[in-house]
Amino acid sequence: MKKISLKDIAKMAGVSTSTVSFVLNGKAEQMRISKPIVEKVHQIVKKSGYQPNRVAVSLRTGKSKIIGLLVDDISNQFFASCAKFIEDEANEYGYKVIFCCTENDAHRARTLLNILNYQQVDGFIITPTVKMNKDIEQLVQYKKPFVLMDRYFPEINTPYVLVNNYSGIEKGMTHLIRKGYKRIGFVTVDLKMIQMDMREQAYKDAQKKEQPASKQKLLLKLPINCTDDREATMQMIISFIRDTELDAVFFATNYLGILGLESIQQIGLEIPRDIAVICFDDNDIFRLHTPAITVIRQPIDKIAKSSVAILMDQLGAGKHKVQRIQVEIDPEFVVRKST
Amino acid sequence: MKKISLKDIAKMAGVSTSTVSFVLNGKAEQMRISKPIVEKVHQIVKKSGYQPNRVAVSLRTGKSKIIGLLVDDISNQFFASCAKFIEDEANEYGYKVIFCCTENDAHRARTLLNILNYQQVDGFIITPTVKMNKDIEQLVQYKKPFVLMDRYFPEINTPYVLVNNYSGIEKGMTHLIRKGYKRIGFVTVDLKMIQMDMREQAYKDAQKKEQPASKQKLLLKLPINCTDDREATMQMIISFIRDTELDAVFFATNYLGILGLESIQQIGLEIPRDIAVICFDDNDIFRLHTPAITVIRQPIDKIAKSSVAILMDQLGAGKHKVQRIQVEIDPEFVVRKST
DNA sequence: CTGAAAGCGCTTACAG
DNA sequence: CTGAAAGCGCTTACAG
Repeated sequence: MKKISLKDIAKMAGVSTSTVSFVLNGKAEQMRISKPIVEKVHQIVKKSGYQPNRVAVSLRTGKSKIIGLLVDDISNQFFASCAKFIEDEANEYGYKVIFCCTENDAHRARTLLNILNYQQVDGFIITPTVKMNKDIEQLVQYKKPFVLMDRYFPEINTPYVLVNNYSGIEKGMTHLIRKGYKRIGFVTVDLKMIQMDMREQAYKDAQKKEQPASKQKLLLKLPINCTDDREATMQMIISFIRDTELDAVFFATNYLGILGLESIQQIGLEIPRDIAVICFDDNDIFRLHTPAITVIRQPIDKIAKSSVAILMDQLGAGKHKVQRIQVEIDPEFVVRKST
Repeated sequence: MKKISLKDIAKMAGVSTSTVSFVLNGKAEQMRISKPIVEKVHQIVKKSGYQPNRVAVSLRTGKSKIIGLLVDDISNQFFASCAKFIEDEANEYGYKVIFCCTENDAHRARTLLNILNYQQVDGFIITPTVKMNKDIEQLVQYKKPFVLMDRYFPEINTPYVLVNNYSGIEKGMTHLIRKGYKRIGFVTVDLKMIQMDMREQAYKDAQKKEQPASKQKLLLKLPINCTDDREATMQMIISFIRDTELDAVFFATNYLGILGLESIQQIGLEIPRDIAVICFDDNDIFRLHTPAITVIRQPIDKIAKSSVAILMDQLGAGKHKVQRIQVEIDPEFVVRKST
């Protein structure tokens, strides 16, 4: 597959390479290249199927038209969906996407960032891991275009896109309370990331408002490594539901929601009380189960598209001049099944 | 972030750029560069954090160290898992991964292939769509390195990696028959791709062997666009199970399995018979349900790693000299829950 | 043992 | 209106 070069086209058209380049880059008018020549060049390019070598263009212009996507784990449903929308949207702007999985490991994230940065990536969309502050600060310092997604560091002034976690939980709580539930538990994980803190705070505030006198803590905060031992975590959830005699449980993440449903199913026969579940994000599993379920779905498409838009704005490729804003997105409120 | 160049390093070390280049590319010995100089260069490189500009290297060498991954849809759990393992494995070889979603649309696939090919991608890992034969043939013709994954075209001689679909279904059928099921239905989709044909054939062969006299067709072949209307498809599955009075159902894909479980749950009260389900691939949902279930899990890690290995072999970057073989992988046989 | 030089395929001031 | 030339940052024959 001998590739055709700009030079070849120029030779075929009987003009210089600069002329061809100008025509191809839409600068024909600006450079006052004659109509006949422009047409001739276009015709030859079309017939030959010529496409400029992006690598050469990159080297010359310093722009690769590639963005780097750093997520925890692409095989996680949430990130997989994000990736799909991001790729789709980036394509619209003529960008390609290289992805990497950080495994929520700051050290690994740094290595990946470094490799991609020093190479050919124009900008980043990043789901930051815990302890990644230093690296994010460095990106800011070096003025590298990037946008944080789903999480952020309140102490660093960066562009980011996230859902309004607080209001999501708040709405969910209001919904549960209206349905008449009295003892609403909350299961979360001690991730020490701002988005989890917000969710927890929203739950606590709603609880306080509703049942100011309530003494018993109805909150289960699982250890950060709870994903390592599925069975053990399920046991903790089961004990929690039993011991606290809940009539509804609110799971703070998708993963916990799935574990929770399994747990609830396991003890379903013993505890006949009605149980409602609310989770961030959506999943096939939420369609299949006995207790009532309410799902707060994150609008992944919006998160992804907004992230791309913000990044493109920084790259100066934005179609509409988007402000470098901090986008807030309200979670949709989806009731899946009602009692 | 002013980047350091080879030239800068050369200046700092007081040698020529060629010397630095040779040292960095491990050709110091071959070029008989003196020990002290080698060390000095290494030291300066380390101290300055210099990394060669990959774009320039690409232009010069014609190798980008990027591979293109074409899948139907990255947000699909199967492909998302593949992507993760592929990225991980590619990293091991020093490659990065650009991914694209074909949406199972041959036209879109061609465009993507063309863009990536004409640009900077060294090779491809492709989950081919229907009607993609022409494009694959072209890749072969142009000697572009690539490997097909999960599917292939029997009429084109290409490297590929797939699971042994026939044997997977065969084993599943044997398992069901041993459990005592008599009327085993099979739900598949009319995708017109070889991997689906193999699964169907395996089912038919097993049926014939077991119940040669059986008259009634226990096979449901859903239209190719069945993913468009979830509800309608579920109705078809429900009718099928009712009308044929099955005591077990075999779902040919993960997606169908999920739909199937929901359908079965819907009619669970009316049909008290025990129902066994076998699906390719795994999913959270398979842990949550009433009927007995058997899961045949595709070893995604092996599929992904083998694909990368085969591609790397073609790219000449293989660590161990892997033959350009056609890898066959037996599906694992996982019994999840027993009656 | 080491350096000067060509060239990968483009873009873009600069000169006419 | 168009062309010759420099240069992006590397690698690698080639000359010494």
